Amino acid sequence: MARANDEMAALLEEYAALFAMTGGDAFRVRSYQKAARSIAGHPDDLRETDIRKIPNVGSAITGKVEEFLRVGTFHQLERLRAQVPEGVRAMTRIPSLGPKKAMALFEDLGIDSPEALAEAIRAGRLKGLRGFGAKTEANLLRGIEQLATAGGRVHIGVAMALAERVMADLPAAGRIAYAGSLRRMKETIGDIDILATGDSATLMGAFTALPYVTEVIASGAAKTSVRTDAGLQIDLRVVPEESFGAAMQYFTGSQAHNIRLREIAVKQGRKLSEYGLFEGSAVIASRTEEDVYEALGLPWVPPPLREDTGEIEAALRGELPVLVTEADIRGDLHTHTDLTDGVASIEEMVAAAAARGYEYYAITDHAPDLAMQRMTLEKALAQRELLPGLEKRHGLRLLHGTELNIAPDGSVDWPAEVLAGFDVTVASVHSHFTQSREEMTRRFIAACENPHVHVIGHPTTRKIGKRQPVDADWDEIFRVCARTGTVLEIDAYPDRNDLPADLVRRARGLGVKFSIDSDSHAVPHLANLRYGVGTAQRGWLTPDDVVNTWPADRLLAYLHGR
DNA sequence: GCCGTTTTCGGCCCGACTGTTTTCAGTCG
Repeated sequence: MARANDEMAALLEEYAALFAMTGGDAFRVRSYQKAARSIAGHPDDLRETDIRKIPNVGSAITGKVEEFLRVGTFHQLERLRAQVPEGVRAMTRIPSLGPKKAMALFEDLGIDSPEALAEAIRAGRLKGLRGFGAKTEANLLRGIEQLATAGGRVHIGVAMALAERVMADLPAAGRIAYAGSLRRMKETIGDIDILATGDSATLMGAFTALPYVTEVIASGAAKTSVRTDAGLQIDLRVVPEESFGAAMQYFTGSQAHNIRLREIAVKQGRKLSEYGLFEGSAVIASRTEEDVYEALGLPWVPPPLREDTGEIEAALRGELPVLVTEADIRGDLHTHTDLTDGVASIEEMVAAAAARGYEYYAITDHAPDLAMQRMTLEKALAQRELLPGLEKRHGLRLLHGTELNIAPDGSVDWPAEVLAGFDVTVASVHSHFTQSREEMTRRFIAACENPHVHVIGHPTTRKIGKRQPVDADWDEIFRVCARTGTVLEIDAYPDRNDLPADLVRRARGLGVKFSIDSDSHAVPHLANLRYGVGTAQRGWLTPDDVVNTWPADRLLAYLHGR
């Protein structure tokens, strides 16, 4: 059965939004949001835990959870759902239109969807409505159009490339860095935050003049927001050199993490803002992030952990994990060549891997069951013959592997005696994505129990923005992985980022090991590994959790000793 | 609604920018 936590958290988030729209107390809104985060991040299923022990869940929300566990919803939510049409909530996704204005439009004019709002503006029906002038109307129309076309978030690969391009294109004066969800390595990014020091007029002028900037949304001396031709919003903030650390801390977020830090500051009789930690008007810390955290009594918290899902408590106890880094990775366990669907030769791929400093590198071309790849045992064995020569020329250890196809019944290509000849096998789902939850779960478990399957590749098979993850009982699969020693892959290709970070953290809690692989089909793809490392960090993984940080001998002994 | 080394009641993070405003509300992050 699916974990009840995520569904309950989503209902509480929805309730918080509806509660705010209907004029509910802002502090209670925050309580619902905090409880939603606590429940989503709680390791145990709601059905099997003492609900009252979950932080930020008191007696009232416990009642809502219990009702949800009985009937799948709670009556307070249903009452508000009946009061606020779905389309009115959708209106709050229009930039600059929040709960107050959306409800005013609904109550005064009966406008109940973004489309109805656009019609009303064009028909002049908003004239005279308090708070809606000509500029607001124009902004709303543009926002509605953009909502319909751009659709919001992009995967981290797109956002990182744009952020690095902007930073390179701005006049280099002082410091410049990206913050926000990009620095936290979230898998999708809604907008890009860039911080810089130096002359504001010069920086802002150059920023708004960038050739790919199509619209200036807001501009002041401290902050300028633009939209690019790709539809992505970028905020540039010019901050004083002496408060760069406090600004980085603040603009990296997450908002929930920052609120916790500010609460700690308030308890110390201080005030934390993007300009520093203050005691009265005296600055206690501001120059570096480390200074700010230290002054609050905390070790520096790595950005991927800053989600208020337990990192503050871990930091206070001195128990923050020592996260895996890209430098810890000794080799890549999932890569392709032009023998199947890659575009580079084995020689080019191995040379690039050696240039990255890898100690070992696995070539894992597709196996025969993906018929369009035209793979045969003869081709695979011929490829294996090339490895000793390549090892000598490039000075790294090569592992001969294959990416197997997990059939609907959980079986894979090739009989056991052939599979036994590979150093490493990655088994992945490539088709039949719509099997029932029970069938899909059985399919993965069968693959995990195959002693010749070492790694499960891109486990959920999702493609961000294109394909939903398959439906399976992941906790059950994770337990089987832990029991059989089957490794779960974090596929670093940025439109996959699969396993996702929340599942990584759950699997780690159940004792699973991981590999972080690029799934490269070309030389530049090898560099995507950093996105997989980011996802691993968001899942709280240490080097010991990640098998491809291990020396080759330990890795191979583990894979073949299962 | 939640929470507690000043509190079981009275607090609950902070600032920038916009637009419609003669001093501020709403939105955003």
